[in-house]
Amino acid sequence: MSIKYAVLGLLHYKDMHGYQIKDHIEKNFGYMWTVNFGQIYTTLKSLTDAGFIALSDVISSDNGAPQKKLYSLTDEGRREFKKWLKNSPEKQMLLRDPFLMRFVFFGFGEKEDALRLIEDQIQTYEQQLSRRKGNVFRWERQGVYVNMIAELGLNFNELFLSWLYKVRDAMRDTAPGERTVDPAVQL
Amino acid sequence: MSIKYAVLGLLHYKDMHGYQIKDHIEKNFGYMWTVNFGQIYTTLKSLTDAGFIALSDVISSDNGAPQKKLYSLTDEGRREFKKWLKNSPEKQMLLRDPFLMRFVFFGFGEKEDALRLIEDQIQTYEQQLSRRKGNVFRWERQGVYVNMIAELGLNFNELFLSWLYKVRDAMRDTAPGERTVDPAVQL
DNA sequence: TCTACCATGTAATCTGTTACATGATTGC
DNA sequence: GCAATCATGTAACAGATTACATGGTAGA
Repeated sequence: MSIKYAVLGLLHYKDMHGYQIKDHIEKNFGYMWTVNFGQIYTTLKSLTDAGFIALSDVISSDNGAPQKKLYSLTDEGRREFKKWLKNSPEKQMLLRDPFLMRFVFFGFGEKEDALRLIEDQIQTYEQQLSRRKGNVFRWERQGVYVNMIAELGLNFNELFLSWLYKVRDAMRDTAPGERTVDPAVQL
Repeated sequence: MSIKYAVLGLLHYKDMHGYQIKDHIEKNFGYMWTVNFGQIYTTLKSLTDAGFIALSDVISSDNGAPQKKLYSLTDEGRREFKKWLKNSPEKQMLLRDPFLMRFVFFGFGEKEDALRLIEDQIQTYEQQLSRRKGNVFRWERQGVYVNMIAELGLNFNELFLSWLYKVRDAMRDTAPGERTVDPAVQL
């Protein structure tokens, strides 16, 4: 379970409640992990059962509104996290992308469809890039490591975009009927 | 299910058996998807049940060695794949990396541990890069799309490595006791 | 001889996702 | 008034991983 350590890590900064944790992961690490409520609340429960975190405060408002349940790290949780942090990562980087998955097989479909999907991707990543650039000031107030990783995200975004431009232009230049896949592929 | 379409896509090239499909995905798309036998054989079964693929041949050797069960695409499978191919991708790119996950939290651990993990990563990705460069000729015989994606993989590999070098050097330059994380982080 | 690789499959388990259920607050 | 966001939680399902079980072939 990876989200487990993300939660333990975040609680080093300050005590947080479930909604806040989800929000934070989404906004700051969204390109790495996706989280959903189902996962957050069950993880919070299992971490509590394991003794790694504990309910530190419950903030209730007078008018029946939902309570905020704040969790904090226990000493055991801090130890567990430290142990994990110095371990070598179990796996290599994995790039999961339903667009790229289609891309490899574009030769088996229509060129117009492929071009349309590429344009969509360009739009998406142009937006993301400008959003990220606008957030630079946010990152600057964070620690150096968080900062460095934000830079990597930005660089990667730029690399991917320029690759998309190149691919689009190369495809536009090929005549409509031209075969764009080698039928005698060696597998 | 994503692996489902990877299998349907690969069977466009030629009929293949389970082990072969796994091997191919691992070697060519390993940075995008991980597969394991459990998944391959159950996927093959469910695709057969759905009528998208069919057993086309069974190659058995005389001496009790395991048989190779070759599968081929059905017309329905081809239709299903075409439909999927022109659909917009459901999700955005996701970068899953247990190393980067640790990296964001390096400020809460020891600098020496962090440096060691970074060195390990550098080794790993230097090896991968030279392996990929050696494979360029392989890609060239493939279709243009497969070619383009191989280029993206190479570019990304280079970007990540130079980021790792930069990070390592920056960390070496900071004095041993120096705090490398802002304790008053804004979350 | 021993390791690595070829080859198929099942069962148990762990993770992750979607949908459901509930209700307050804030801004347009 | 309505949509978005804040807030917590459960149930069902889908997807992925690990371990187990079995046995042949090729090369160091």
